[in-house]
Amino acid sequence: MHDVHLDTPSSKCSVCVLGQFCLPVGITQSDIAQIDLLVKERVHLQKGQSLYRHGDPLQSVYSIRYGTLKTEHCLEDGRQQVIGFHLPGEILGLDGIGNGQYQSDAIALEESDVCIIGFEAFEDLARQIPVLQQQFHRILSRELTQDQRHLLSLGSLRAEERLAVFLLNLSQRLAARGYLDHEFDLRMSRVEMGSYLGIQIETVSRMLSRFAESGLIQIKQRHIKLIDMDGLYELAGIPNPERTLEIKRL
Amino acid sequence: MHDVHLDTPSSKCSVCVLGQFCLPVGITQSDIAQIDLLVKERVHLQKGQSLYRHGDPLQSVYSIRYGTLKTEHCLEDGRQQVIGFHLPGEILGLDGIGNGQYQSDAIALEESDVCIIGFEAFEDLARQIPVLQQQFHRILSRELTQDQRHLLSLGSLRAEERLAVFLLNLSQRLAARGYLDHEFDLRMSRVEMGSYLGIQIETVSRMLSRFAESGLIQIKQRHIKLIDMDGLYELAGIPNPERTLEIKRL
DNA sequence: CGAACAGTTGAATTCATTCAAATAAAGTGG
DNA sequence: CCACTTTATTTGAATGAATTCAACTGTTCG
Repeated sequence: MHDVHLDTPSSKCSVCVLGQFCLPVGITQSDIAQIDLLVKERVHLQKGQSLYRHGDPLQSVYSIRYGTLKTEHCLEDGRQQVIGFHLPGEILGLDGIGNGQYQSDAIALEESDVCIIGFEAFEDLARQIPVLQQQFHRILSRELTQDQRHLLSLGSLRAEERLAVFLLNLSQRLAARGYLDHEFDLRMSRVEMGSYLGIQIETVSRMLSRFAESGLIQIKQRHIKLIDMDGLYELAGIPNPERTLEIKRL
Repeated sequence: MHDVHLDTPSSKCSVCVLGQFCLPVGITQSDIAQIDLLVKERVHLQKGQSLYRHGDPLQSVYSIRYGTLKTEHCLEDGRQQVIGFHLPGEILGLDGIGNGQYQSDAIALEESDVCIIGFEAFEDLARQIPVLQQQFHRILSRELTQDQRHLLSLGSLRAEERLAVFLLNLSQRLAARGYLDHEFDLRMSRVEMGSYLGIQIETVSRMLSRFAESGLIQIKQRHIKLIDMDGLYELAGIPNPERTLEIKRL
């Protein structure tokens, strides 16, 4: 079913450097031991390999430990669209809970490590550890909010604005994980960016060139530097959160 | 906080005609009694009144008993977009779980009745009734899938296709609730439709006129008849599920 | 009845797409 | 390691779908 290679966990969730994403805070030692037991195995994915495909029966949800994945939905007529890009600490496979089958394909954009969380056992444990249940609900709900922001972008913004929003969102998420946030490698192709943003790759390319020309960014292949954050935030139509402190000081 | 009018429940969830949506199947009598206790009150909304606003602290989620509501998100710069239209049996307010504040506005499109479900008590009860917890997770997950389909529509379809998909989706949801599904009243304005579909109202109007001209629909104000279902499904790029049986027979 | 609002239709404009071609990078096999 | 194919990306020019601007019609409501 999966074109993947299974590992047994070499290190536990309780020592996972990404624990702040995977696990709720304020949980006891014995709780953690139980949660560790949930993650029976881990998968190592090569670039292009799929974690699951739409229609596969839901057995697990997944937590990204290292790497980047995309999820995409497809239409009956063969057209398909990238719905999300996923970074370490994010949970995948949640769209399979609704009717027991994943509704999307999840594909690695680079070599990645993913923890497998048996869903039935997880639901059982969540019942016993209230804070885990709450955290799970929060994760599902935030996922909703994410998608709704994406809807707003596709429905109301011009290509240029969508791209700016996308770059800034990516930057913020990298920052939250302790990665460099003003200079990084785009793990997705222009085709995948365009698909995610609802625009053609030629437009993606043109907009990136335009951003570079205006001094907002520097881009060389998939390596990007965000130069003028204020300019980007202005383009995206949102206030620059990095300046929150300064604003409050005024 | 809410510009609403509170009622005490005159009839219980256990006798709610919409129970198949509100409540999981396969639940015991005593479970039902407990669930009844969750719904402490009900709100009656006039057209245009809001059930909650973004930023309001989450205390409850809501189940629509009668009527239609829209949810919308807004951008910092004032632009806003309709994210969803909601029919009886659907749960609202789920986007507030993530960080304790609703992320959207929910506004009645017509006179509506909504059940208030205290969220904390609900989470507690869900822990005690596994099937209720499971049902809740399914609802959240389906919500995700819904939004992702919407994303696909905004990102990959032309205006005409989006409108066809929208009309068919509405029709299916009405059918699932036992309403007339080939002839009904649109509860939303052209502006709201356009906002939801990511197109201008002039385009909505033009496309509707075009559909009528081609004999796909009949429309007079907000009253619509779907005439040529096959044609609409073809436009939407999806197979007509009403013909599933016939296809299987071939 | 008249004002305000909602919806339709036409014409001009624009943003993004499509088509086409060039360039750059990555992979392949000798 | 190099020539060569394949894939990814960029850029230009022509086209097109949807928007914007504008005018008009139909509804609703005080």
